[in-house]
Amino acid sequence: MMDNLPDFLVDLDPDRFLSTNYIVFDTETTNYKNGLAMFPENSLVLTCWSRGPGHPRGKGQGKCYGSEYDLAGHLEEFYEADVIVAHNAKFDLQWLARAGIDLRRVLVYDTMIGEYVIAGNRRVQLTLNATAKRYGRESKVDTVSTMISAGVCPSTIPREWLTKYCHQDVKVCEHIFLRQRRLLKEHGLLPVQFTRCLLTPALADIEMNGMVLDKERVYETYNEYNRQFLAKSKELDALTGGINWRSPKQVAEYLYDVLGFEEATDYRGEPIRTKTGNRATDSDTIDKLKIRTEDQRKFVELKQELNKLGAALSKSLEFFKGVCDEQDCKFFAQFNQTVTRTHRLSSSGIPMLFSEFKKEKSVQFQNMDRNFKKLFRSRHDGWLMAEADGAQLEFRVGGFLGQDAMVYYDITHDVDIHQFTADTLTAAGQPTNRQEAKAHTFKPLYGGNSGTNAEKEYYSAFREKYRGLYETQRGWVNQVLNNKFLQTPWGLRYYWPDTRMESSGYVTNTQSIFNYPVQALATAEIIPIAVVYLWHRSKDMQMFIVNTIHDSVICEIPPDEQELFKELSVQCFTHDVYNYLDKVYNLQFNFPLGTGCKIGEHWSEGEEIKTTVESRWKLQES
DNA sequence: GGTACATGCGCC
DNA sequence: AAATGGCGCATGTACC
Repeated sequence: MMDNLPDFLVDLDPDRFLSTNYIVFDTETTNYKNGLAMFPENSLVLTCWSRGPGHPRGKGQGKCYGSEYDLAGHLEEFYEADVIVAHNAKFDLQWLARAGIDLRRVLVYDTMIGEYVIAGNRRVQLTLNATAKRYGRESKVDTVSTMISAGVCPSTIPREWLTKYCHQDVKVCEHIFLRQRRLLKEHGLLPVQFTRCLLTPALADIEMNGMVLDKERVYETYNEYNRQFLAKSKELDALTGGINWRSPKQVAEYLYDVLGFEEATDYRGEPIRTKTGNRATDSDTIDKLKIRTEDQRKFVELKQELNKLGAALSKSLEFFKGVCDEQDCKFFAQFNQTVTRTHRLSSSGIPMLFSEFKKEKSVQFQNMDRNFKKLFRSRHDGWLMAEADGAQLEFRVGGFLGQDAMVYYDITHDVDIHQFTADTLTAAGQPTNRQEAKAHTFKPLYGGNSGTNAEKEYYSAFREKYRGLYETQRGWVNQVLNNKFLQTPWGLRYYWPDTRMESSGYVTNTQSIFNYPVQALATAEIIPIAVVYLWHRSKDMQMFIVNTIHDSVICEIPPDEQELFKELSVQCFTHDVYNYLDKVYNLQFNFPLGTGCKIGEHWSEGEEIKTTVESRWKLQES
């Protein structure tokens, strides 16, 4: 399996970014749906680049005015560079892919991601111009950029103007790159930048695949939901005389003024309100209301059902139906690498206009309703959907960061941690089964400590049991209190400049400080590493990745690659991660990592097979 | 007619 | 006074 890896994944060294053999480049494209390369309606208009002094062809500029087919003749020049550089590189990489480049062969450096890595969790403007300004380049407003933002298609802009504009952006990007990589090196951030940028070409490829729906299942589900929705709406109208159940204002008036509900209260007896002090009408709050009359019971029941049905229809099923009717069952989303405060990925759907609706609709890839995962299938008949995820990932990562012997024991002895939750809650006078208890198990890992008395007892038992973890998290809070930032063991810094201790002893931002490092090491470092290796190692297989959701990867695979897929996910989620963390971050991950694999005809179907692999480093029990 | 905010809810 | 993190999308409402 090693054969498939490029040099930069075998000899892992973030200092590769310091090479003088680089190419900085930028592309101009037609402007349908922002010029995205997954739409065949678009084409490449112009590509400009600048070679660094160490490039075999020598320092200098290049350009190709023409389509992706014209650019195909220039790809060797890109392969010859140690690093290819761009601002928001994923966009341009997808165009290189359409020109025929093998994205697995190039090492990428993205200056937009560089700014994000330096920023940590601080919000900064990441556009090329805003970034240029921070590096001492005043941006000038020129005609071409004005034309493009006004919606003029670059293919109709005079060739000389566009070329000058594009070369200018390349120059600016090169300037940023040279200064930025020094800064990253000085601050110990090259390893993080390396990880982020290794993921970029993988995401570029994954995004181009899109996901495919099962037409029959979509229609069937849509019709059933629609039928129920109409029936329940009618019932509710009859009951209320026709209030808009989607309007928080009208629902509040109906609940509290007409039906006479007492507002639900929190553990202090204060009414639960919205952020701006209005009476709450969300589903959780409604569940807390004390029902006294038949009208109240009926309304609550219908409202809760309509919430579910309405959201399912307007946020998923109407879109899915449109995709099946008008887009050949396939749709796309983008992965955003520079949005979240923790450095996780986020996802946005690409908006689609369907004939049945006036407004564009979109569905992102990371909050798909569980019930609808089974509506997804492979685009190839007879193929399967395969999913691999990181087993108990955040818990294990928390254990590692806290070097917590008890977490280690529980993992290695297969202790049922949710049962401990259920037992503790029950013993504290809140009888609970394992399933219900699950919701509480990891709340204290994220800094949660409020709830019923029994819940609070559980949280305190958790902190007592996993003392190493808790003490480490307290240590982070103290560091932030003193320094206003936290330096993680892998180099990334998070900033909380407004952190202070209140008279009660409570430190502001405690929850975020508890959470960020755990969430980040698990889902911003470890999973991306696994995705990168899975993407490279599957190069010569037929399978391909179609989605990744925080701790999981979703693929389409032919049936004869099932065994290989299982082996590969173990390799990528465990061995490759151990090795990468050691070589790139000098982190000897001395906790076991594992993976769960699920393969079926539809997404999320099939039996899960779990595998845990011991690390060659093991926590020394004291 | 369009934009910004508030609210609610889906996922990990 | 309150105190679990992170997102994106749809709808209603206020306002220009």
